[in-house]
Amino acid sequence: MGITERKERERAEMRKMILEAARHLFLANGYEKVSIRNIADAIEYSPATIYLYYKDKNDLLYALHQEAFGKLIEKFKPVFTVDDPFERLVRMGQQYIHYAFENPEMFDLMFIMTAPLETLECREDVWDEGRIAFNMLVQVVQQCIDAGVFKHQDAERASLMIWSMVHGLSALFLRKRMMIFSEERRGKLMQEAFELFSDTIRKGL
Amino acid sequence: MGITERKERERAEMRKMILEAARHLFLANGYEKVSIRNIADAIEYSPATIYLYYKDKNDLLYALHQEAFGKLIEKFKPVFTVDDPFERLVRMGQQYIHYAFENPEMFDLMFIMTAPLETLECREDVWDEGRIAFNMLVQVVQQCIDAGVFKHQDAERASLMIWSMVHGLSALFLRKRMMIFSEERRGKLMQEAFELFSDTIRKGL
DNA sequence: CTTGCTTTATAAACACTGTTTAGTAAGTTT
DNA sequence: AAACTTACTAAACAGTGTTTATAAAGCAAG
Repeated sequence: MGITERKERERAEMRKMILEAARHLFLANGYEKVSIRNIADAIEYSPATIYLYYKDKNDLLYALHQEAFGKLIEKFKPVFTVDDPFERLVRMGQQYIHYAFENPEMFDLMFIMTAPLETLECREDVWDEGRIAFNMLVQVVQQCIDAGVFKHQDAERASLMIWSMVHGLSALFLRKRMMIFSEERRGKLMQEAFELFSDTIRKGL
Repeated sequence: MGITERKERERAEMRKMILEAARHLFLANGYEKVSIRNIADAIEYSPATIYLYYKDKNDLLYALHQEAFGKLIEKFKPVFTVDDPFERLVRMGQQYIHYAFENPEMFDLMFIMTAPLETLECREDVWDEGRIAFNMLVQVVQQCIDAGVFKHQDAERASLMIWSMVHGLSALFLRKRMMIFSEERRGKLMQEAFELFSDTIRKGL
C-alpha cells in the first residue's frame, strides 16, 4: 500500500509548508501581528485548512518553539571545543545573548511568551528541549567547579544564577527597558555589565 | 466660574473610575483577556465613552504603568533605613522579587510587556519613573562602593548587572520557565540562586 | 465503470476584538 | 426661549481565532 505512505508524506509536506510560512511571517512581523488568515494567504489556502494540520495557533507556536530550542542547542555545541572551562562558560553566555539579538522573535517564544504554553503546560514534553539546553549549562558549570575555577559546589544552583543574569540582560534589552540609558551608552553598558558579571563570578563564585 | 471646575473634577473622577475598573479587571484576568467592552460593562458605560477619556487601550495601560512604578518606588524607600549598606542592597533585591510575585500583572507591564510602549516610545517621559527606580539602585550600590564592600568603582555598570540578575530570576519564574525544575525544588532553588548571587558579589565585586 | 466511502478543502458563520462615526439628549450660555 | 457645547451611545468597520456544513476530489470494492 504505497498510497497511505504518499498521503503521509503529503501531509508532512503540508505541515512543513504551513510552518515555514508561519515562521517567515512571525519573524518578519512578530507573533501578535500575524493572523491565521495571513498564513493562509501566504500558502494560498483557506484559513480553515490550517486547522486540519495544526490544532490552533498555539500548536503552531509550539512547533516553532521546539525548532527554536533545537537551534539554540546547536549554537551551544561548539563551545564544548573551547579548551579553558571558564572561557567555555563565557562563550556560552555570549551565544545566549547573540541568539537573543539575532532571533528576537524566537527568543521571545522560548523564554518570554506565555501564549504557547497556556494550553500546553499540561504536556510534559514541552520543556524537554529546554531541559537539554539548561543541562548543557550545568555541565559547563560543573566543569568549572571540577577545574577549581569555582569554589561553590552546587552546579545547578550556580547555573540558575548565571542563566538569570544573562537572560535578564537579554530580556531587558529586547523589551526596550534599556531605553533609560542614552543610545550611545546602551550597547557598551550591556557589554560591560556582562564582562563585570564574568569577572565577579570568576573571583567570587 | 465654578462650573468648569466641577466639570474638570467630574472628568477626573470619570478617568479614575475607568482606571480603577481597568486595574481591577487587569489584575484579575490579565491584560490580554480584558477588552474595552469588559471595562465599559464594569463601569456601566458604553465602550465608546472610554475613548473620550483615554486615547486607546495603550493609553490606559500607560496610566497603570506610571502607577505601578510609583508603587515600586514606595517599596524601595524603606530599604534606605537599613544600617548596613550591603544588607540595604540585598533588601532592595528582595523587594523587587517580592513585588514581581505579589503583582505579576503590574510587573509584566513595567518590565516585560511591549504593548503600551510601541505607540508611546516616542514620549520622553515614559521612563522617567523607571529612571528614578533604577537610580535608587545605583545610589545603594554607590553606598556599597563607598563603604568598601565592592572594589569595582562603576556603580551604574554594577547596578545594571544586579538588576539583570534579579530581573532575570523574576521574569523566568513568572513566565513559567522554571517548570524545568520539579515543583518542590523550584521555590528553594530560586531562593538559593538569589543568596548565591548575593554571596558572589559580596566576595567578587 | 459505477457505486459508496473517505479524505481534503473551503465558504460562511460565530463570537469576539479595538476603534470610529453619526446622531441624540442633556447641560450651559446668550 | 434659542443657540451652542458637551457627554454619551448605538451602530458600524475592519479585523481576530475558531467551528460547521458543504462540496469536491481520491480511492476501494462490486
